[in-house]
Amino acid sequence: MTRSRVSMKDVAVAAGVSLTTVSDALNDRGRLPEATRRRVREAADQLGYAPHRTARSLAKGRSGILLLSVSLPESTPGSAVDIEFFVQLLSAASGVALHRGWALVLAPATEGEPSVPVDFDGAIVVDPRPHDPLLRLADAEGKPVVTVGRDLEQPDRPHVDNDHAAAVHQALDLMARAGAERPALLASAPDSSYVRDCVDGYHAWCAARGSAPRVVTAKGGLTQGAGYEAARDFLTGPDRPDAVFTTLDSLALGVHLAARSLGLRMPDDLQVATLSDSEAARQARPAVTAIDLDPVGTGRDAVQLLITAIEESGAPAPVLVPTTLHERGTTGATAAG
Amino acid sequence: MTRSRVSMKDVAVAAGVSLTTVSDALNDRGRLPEATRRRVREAADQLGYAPHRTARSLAKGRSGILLLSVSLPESTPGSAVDIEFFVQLLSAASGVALHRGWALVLAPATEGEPSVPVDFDGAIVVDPRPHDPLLRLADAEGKPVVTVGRDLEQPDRPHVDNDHAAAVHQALDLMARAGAERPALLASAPDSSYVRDCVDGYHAWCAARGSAPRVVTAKGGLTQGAGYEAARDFLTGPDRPDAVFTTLDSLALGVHLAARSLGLRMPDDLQVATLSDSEAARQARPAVTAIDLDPVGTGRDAVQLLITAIEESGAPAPVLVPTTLHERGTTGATAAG
DNA sequence: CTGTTAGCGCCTTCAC
DNA sequence: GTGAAGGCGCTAACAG
Repeated sequence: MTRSRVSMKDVAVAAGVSLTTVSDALNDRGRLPEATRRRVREAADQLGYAPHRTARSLAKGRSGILLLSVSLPESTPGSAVDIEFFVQLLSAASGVALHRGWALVLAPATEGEPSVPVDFDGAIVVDPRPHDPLLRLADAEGKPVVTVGRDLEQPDRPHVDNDHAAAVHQALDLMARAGAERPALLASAPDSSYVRDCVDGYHAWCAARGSAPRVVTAKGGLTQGAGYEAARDFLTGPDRPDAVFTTLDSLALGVHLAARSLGLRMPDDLQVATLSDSEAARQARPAVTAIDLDPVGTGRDAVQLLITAIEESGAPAPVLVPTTLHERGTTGATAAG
Repeated sequence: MTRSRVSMKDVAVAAGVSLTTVSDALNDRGRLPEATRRRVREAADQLGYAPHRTARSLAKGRSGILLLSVSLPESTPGSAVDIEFFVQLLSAASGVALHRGWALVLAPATEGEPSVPVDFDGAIVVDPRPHDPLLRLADAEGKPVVTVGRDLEQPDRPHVDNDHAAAVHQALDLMARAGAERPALLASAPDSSYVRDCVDGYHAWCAARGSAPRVVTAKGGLTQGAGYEAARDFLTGPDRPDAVFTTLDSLALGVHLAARSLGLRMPDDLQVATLSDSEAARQARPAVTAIDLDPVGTGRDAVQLLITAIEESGAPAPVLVPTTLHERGTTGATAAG
């Protein structure tokens, strides 16, 4: 059981060459004769040699580690609905990173100084919040960062984003075609770029149509409960909107619940559409019309961008990931199958 | 922008002491006079010194990295339902790890040799499958492993688990009290220890009660669709069961859907209970009775166990995480609130 | 083309 | 109590 690691030196001895030759042969460097290269490789294989990553990192000054900020609220059971976007992004990002030889380390968002116990070469921050600690840490260490959604304090930072304003337009157009005359917007606190984009897009759409905007900000977290409370409010007050666009699927599900509990029929009495598609949106009855933000593509692109930034040490151009609107029952589409 | 790292040497010079002294002072080693220690610390703080983790890793022979196997099926949209358990586990594990000074790296389950691009000190494998590649890799490198659920090929491996058999008993008892006379079991392929435990528990319960067991294995993945198909089958055939226990929430939701589409009322015509609680189970109408496996506690314990295994280099005793049965509409409970 | 020589930044015996 | 020296395993200049 006491199996000491096989080092390059062992391989060098076995192959009868020097350390440099082993290194060059194994890393396809230098212009070694094919015979030597093969001999070294065979020796390495036979001995079961595996490079010591940490030593390599130290020598190269690069850890091979990418940080991914996480803000999964493990303590907020109610908000489990909107984790789907993040999970898909996470899974995709991790896969691509590994495929390209990088490891993804999770850095849950904490208040105060984030003490990351590893050296990292760059970081991905999803929906950076104002004064994001991880962002500051990366900046302080001079490490490249890619954000998903724009950093409002530094909008020119490399990022991957959707064209949310256009997506909102598309959804509002759909609801208008289905008969909506005064669609409202239910948004969460505008501290993320995507929420601002939605609000801006909404206002632009209203202005272009000459309809009076009605923006409601949900209080109390991004939960279904928050959506429910807000919806009970504006669905029972004066000037009840005949359509609602929400910036998050959990909010839409809250509206959905409120509408049903109030006896409002969807889509006839109330249309609902939302940002960020999810299983829950698909499973609701009627199913909720939603905009797929392509979290998989987003995660993939974020990693690619970050690796580029690290390897070319420049600021790569932002990437815009296309969205897809899925028409469902809450805006009048009839279920297929 | 060209800010060179502050090294221990810089601190040593600034504090007017030697490297050893700096190292000892910063790591609370040796018996230095408090004054010296403070002086060194102040110098370090002032210079903004941060240890180079990679160098430390190389010197200590420990990377500070824990691997967590992921089998999130990013390409299987339908199975997004049962990710909730894993996400909670992941989030909790990552938090605890960081808190204790370890980093968690995601290792998505791949076919073939998993090439992990970093050195790691140990691994957590959730629901290991037969011949799990990551398990083999860790074994080959002599790295400690903790599994969530038992490794069927090596059941004495350190692990964190629930007492699934007991949980199944509890659920079956509940359904029997509510009038069920021939509860069936809908299970996925028995290649995980938890599925086997459920099947065994089910058979034991049936034997004790003298009722005929009826086990159905869902085909085609752990999706809602698979549950639906299986349910359509046994709900329309002869000897329709009056209750079903499923080993996964997505299967239960499939049964739920099938029951509704067949006009069966829950709980009167069919009771449903399942393993693994989820938001979807809570949101269904009627809500699905489910067993909460405490993924957060499980993730936390798995990390703790693994760290223990690494630091004490022994095999820690298995941990059993308590479960909680949540009675809901599908077994007759009336909604509260 | 190959081998020798310094580090990468830190930890850790060992003398002083 | 403190400082000097060697080493962790690999990479990258530089010679030869």
